[in-house]
Order: sequence, then structure tokens, then C-alpha cells
Amino acid sequence: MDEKHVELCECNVIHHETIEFALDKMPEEEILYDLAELFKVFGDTTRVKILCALFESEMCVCDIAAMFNMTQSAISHQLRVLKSAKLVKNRKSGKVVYYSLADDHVKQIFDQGLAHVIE
Amino acid sequence: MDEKHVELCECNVIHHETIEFALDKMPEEEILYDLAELFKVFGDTTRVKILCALFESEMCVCDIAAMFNMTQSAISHQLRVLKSAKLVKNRKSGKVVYYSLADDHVKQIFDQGLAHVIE
DNA sequence: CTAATATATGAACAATTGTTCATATATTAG
DNA sequence: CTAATATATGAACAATTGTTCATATATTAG
Repeated sequence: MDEKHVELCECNVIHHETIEFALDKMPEEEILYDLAELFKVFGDTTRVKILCALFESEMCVCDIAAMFNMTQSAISHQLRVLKSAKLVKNRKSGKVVYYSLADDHVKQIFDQGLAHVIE
Repeated sequence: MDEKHVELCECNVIHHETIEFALDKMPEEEILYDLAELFKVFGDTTRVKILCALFESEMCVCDIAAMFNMTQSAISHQLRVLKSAKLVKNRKSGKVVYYSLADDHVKQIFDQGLAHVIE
């Protein structure tokens, strides 16, 4: 273990107990990976805007595109990303597809972030 | 206004009141941009791991690098990103620089995300 | 059935991003 | 002062990502 550290870092000021302790408390690698993936989805202006719009009511793809002066294709691609991340769900009504928030967890994450941004 | 929509979208099913209402309630463009930037910072495994490590205690650059088997340079670059986003702060002690969380808002955002990932 | 139309999607391209490598800077020991 | 060393940083490169364009798919009207 110590060998490994030495290979990768020339530094000597390694606080082993601190590292062991922190490693012990950390969620599994996979969870942290998924968490980063989740935040990545929130990390784009277009997607943030879409989510924000859906806080008020469900909307069809065309509404959202018109709302932000963006192409239908761009919005559709992003809705796909949001849906894969389970942040939005949709329902079909004839040719129109209405998107809405998957749960109100989404707003909580959004609001926590907002609070930090506003300071 | 309607003209503009037509230019950008051939769709006819535009719910104007819905759009107006949602646009009215939305935070300013700049806030949403900053919010996306914030989430972008959370949207990387390395940075998520660093933040997670710092939940337990402050750590020097070398500790973090050793902890995740990563180079000092990679960690240093990422700490810079985290610091610009005001998610971490640091203190100097001789040649060693110790990083810690800027405030406990960070953990709240993290935990909200974690809750969604765990489902 | 055909035409119209709302949405989805693949490929391409430009832009952004994370790591590595080399090296600069800052601090301490001597 | 010089040597050692913890950290920071710029340039380069590969990988990822968002939008556009063209087109496919699905649904409804007739």
C-alpha cells in the first residue's frame, strides 16, 4: 500500500490515518461515478433551463423549443439526456409529447444549487 | 413574437400562455448560466471524490493524490476548479497547502444528488 | 391508403474539458 | 546563499459533449 503511494507521488507529507479514515467513509466508487453523471446532466444551460421551465407545468417539445428560441432537434436531444437521468418523464397525446419532471427531488437539487449561486 | 416562433419552429402546437407563465417565473438568464456552471463543477468523478474526501477532514494536495492514485498535477488542477467555484478553500502551512470545504452548503448539494442516485 | 406534422435520432463538426508532461513558484532546511 | 520539496500552471492531446442538418418514425386527418 505504502509502496503504491511512493510510486505515484514523491511527496512525503502523507497523512495516512486521514486518508484511511476518509476512504472508509466514502461511498462506493460506482455511486460516486453515478453522482458525477447526475450532476453532469444539471451542468448545461439548456438542460437547466428546460428543467426550470418544467417546474411550472408540463410542456411539449415544441413549446420548449419556442420558449428558448432553439431548434426542435436540440431540445429533443437534451430531453433524451434528461430522461435517461430520470429527471423528466413524458406522456404522449397524439402526435404531441408532453414532458414533465420525474419527481420533486429535481427541484430540491436545483434549489440547493441556486442557493449557493445566489450566495 | 409569434413571427419569431414561426421562424424557428414549424410546430403549431405552441401553448403560448404556458410559455409566458414559465418565462415569467424563471430566474434571470445569468443566474441559470451560473447554476449550470456550478453543477458542471460537481459533474466530474475526480472532483466529486475530492469533495467527498474533504467531508471528513482537511487534506493536503499530496494526501488527495495518494488517496486516489492520481498525479499531484491532476489534483492540483481540479482543486483550482473547485476553488474558483467557491466549493473549497485552503490554508498554507509551510510548503503544504491544506484544502477544506468552503461551507456546508457543498455537502447539502452533494447529499441531495446522492439521494436521487440511490433512488 | 396518402399527406401533414410532432418528435426522435444518427452522423458530422466545433467547442469544451481532463489529464499528462515539463517546468515554474514558494517555502523551508542547512 | 543552495538544495530539497510541495504545489501551481501552461501547452498539448485525446476524449467528451452540444448543436446542426438531414432524415426516420409515429400519429392523425382525410
